[in-house]
Amino acid sequence: MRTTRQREAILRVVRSADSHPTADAVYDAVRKEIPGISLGTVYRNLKLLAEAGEVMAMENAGCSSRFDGCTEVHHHFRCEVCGRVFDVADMLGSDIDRVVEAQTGFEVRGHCLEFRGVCASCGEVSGRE
Amino acid sequence: MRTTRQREAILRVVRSADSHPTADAVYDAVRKEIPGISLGTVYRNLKLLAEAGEVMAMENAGCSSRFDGCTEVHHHFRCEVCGRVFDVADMLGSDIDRVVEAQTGFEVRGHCLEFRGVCASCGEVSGRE
DNA sequence: TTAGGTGCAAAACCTTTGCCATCCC
DNA sequence: GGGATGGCAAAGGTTTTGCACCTAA
Repeated sequence: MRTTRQREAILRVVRSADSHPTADAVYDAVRKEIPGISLGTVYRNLKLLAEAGEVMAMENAGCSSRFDGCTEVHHHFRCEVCGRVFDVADMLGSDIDRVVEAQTGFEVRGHCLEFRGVCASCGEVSGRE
Repeated sequence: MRTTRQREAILRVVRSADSHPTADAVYDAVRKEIPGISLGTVYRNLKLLAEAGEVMAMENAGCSSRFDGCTEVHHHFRCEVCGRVFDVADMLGSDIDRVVEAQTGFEVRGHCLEFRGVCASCGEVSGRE
């Protein structure tokens, strides 16, 4: 991966941001330094940097919202191969929310936990991934 | 909330789905029963049903992807009021992945955990929410 | 009767992509 | 020099919205 002025600036912005900026926020910040940069470049580089492990993409898991008929507390497992989502029984309870409240001082109302990996049928097919 | 043919069908589809359908998948399924239903109606109803607690929306947290300069394992806290995202130190380790592997038989590669609630500054302001 | 819901289509977003010029190595 | 990268603008996909008509209560 080549080093360009744009890429360096984008990386610097994301690294130094106290918040967790959206692509658009990164764009705004970088434009202060490189007014002519384009939004497309920001997207391209964020993607590349995330793939290279230089920054982390907070996953919206790459796809559109999904809905779940089960309103009980439970978690999800998303297959990275086929994209399907499976339910996983809760095993944390709300104790963990209290832990985070103590740690942050914020009012914690809940959490969601998503596992990712390869589901049984995709594991069989590829076998060696 | 009024009971309409469309709304009933949408609820039934989401409730009985084994998967976690996207809005579009719900649209497809409902159209088998009500060919004339519109995608807009599906979106509207999914949103209403989620607000009413009848179904669950798997959160993409209602906004665009965010990026994080910290590549260490950690979790997030999202303030439901201001939308800001804060880091939370990891307290689970990867043991939990092993638990889910045993439970599901799937290959678990990782997880992400997001807490939601009200952050300190928003809590101060409203005080009584 | 009438407030709320529907269908339709356009608009609003967010993100990706194609193309050509430009720049790093 | 040559391939990777950037700028620009158009396209793509998802979700929302305005409006006129319809329907459950």
